[in-house]
Amino acid sequence: MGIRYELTQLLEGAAREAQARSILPAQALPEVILEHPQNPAFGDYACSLPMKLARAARMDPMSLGQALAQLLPSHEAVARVEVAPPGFINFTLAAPWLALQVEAMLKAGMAYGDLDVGHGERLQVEFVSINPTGPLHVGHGRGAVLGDTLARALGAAGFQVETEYYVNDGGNQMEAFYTSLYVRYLQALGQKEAMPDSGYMGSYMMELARELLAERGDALLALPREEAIAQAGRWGLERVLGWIREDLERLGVSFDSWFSEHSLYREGQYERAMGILSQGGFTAEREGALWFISTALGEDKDNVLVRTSGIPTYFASDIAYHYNKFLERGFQRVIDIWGADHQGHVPRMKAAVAALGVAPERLQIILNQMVALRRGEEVLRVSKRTGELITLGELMDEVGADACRFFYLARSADAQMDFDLELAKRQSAENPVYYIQYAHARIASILLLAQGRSIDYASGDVSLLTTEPELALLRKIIQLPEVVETVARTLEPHHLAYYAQELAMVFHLFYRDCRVVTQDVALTRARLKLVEAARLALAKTLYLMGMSAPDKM
RNA sequence: GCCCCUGUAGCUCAGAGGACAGAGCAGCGGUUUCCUAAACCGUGUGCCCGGGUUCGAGUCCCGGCAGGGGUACCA
Repeated sequence: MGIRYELTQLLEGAAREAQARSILPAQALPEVILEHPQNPAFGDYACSLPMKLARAARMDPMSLGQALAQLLPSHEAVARVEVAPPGFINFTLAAPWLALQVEAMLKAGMAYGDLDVGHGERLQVEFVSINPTGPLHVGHGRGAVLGDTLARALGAAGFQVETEYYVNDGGNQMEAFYTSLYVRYLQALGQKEAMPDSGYMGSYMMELARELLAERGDALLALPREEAIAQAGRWGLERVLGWIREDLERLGVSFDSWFSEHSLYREGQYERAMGILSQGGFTAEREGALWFISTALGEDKDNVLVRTSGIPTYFASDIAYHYNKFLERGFQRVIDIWGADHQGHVPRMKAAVAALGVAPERLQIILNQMVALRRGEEVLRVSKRTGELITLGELMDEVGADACRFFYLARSADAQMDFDLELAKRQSAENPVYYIQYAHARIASILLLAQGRSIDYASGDVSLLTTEPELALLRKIIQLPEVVETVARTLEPHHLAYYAQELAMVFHLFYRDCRVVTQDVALTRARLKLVEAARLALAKTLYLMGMSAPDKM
């Protein structure tokens, strides 16, 4: 579970013991938090608990720290516990214990870093879920990487994770897409037909129409307009979903399921969800439409469920969809990842979930801020309707899938992001992606050399690992479980990107200072074990980020 | 107008209320008889402004300013 967790438990125990001995007042303890001090002189972990307790205990933080430190049982991992002004308890890890961790890492293999904080809780991560009206663009890539990485990290943290893409195969947007395709098809046949105002103007629509023409000839002309649009639409939907699937695959993103909006109506989930809402008194008919009375749940305004036209809104579908997630499929927790342009939808969705009788905390919605695209000084518009767009596929052509993932991942979801294509290309030789992967390739190269010389290091004695560069590498490796825990707790996968850089850095420093394969057979074997552990940690981190771990570069 | 996100080094961004605020890129200068130089070393007057809470604020609260997004019987 990681040494930080163990030390946290010990400190909590000491604090409770202090309460039992009336050193501390018997009141709720603040959460015990261990952090990594910036200054290495303060050890590996620091805790500011004494300062937080000082007032209530009517003691000065230093003596309180001393008292707690004395109640702390000894632990093989801890070489030193120091109380430092103005009231920190600092822990320094023992070098022999650190060295010994190598054995545990090798034993765990790629499972190193896995935790059980999730206790097998079933949760769903739903992301991307864009209307299949066109290819994925650069903004969608961000949500894709965010969701996929989060799902991987939550899986590593011991949750039972299912990923899902919600296919909006109904609704106005799709109708506009179907009609647009049909009109382009007619135009391709030489007919003078105008695109609808709400039509999709991108040039890919014309390509689609030409493909449709090539496949079906003029067969659709013989059909009534509505039927022709429906047939063109079904065909176009499948084609576009195919594009989306291919791009995501290239990005290393796959889904456990693709869920059809349409099925909600086919299989009665829509009716059942609406039934619960009306039974709960959360619906009302007004002005010919059916409304969800969000104001009864503290919202600013009510929202339309069924238009006067009788067609349900996207919101109504989404309620049925979440009814399905929570009440039919029984997910204990659902994480939705949406673009920031959906933020207005968040409070009413939470209200709707509450109206369904589900605690709204079980729905967690992550908004990723917009990606603004630039090519140097030139700002590029990202709009499917007007056509001028940079697709995710083009981005991957330019910078590569690994670099895409890393760049997306290195920013927290709530920071707006400028993706400068020129910069991403220009940096591609000297960017952090290669820095990290190069560390992995260097290790692979060392292991290959050892293999070539038939060095069997299985019996290597890790207690020979005592120098600072070796220990620094170990200290960083043992942080991997902490990073997984952090990502799972905060739902912020960007911590992985920073950890990967730090891990690569300590390895490169180790590499500079410590030659692995030397005449000293015993030390060589020990260091080979260490290097193998470092490879595992790097490979696992790269895996969690969905990036490749090359043996050669 | 109201709501949400953001404002940290020249640029892109990290930063569990803690001890001296970090990294990458860009710039300048250096390192290779040795497991990959896609590496390493050196070089930095920076938390948007004003109040407040706290032993302690880049972090929390209030008020500004700036950028982005939302505010539909669109999704």
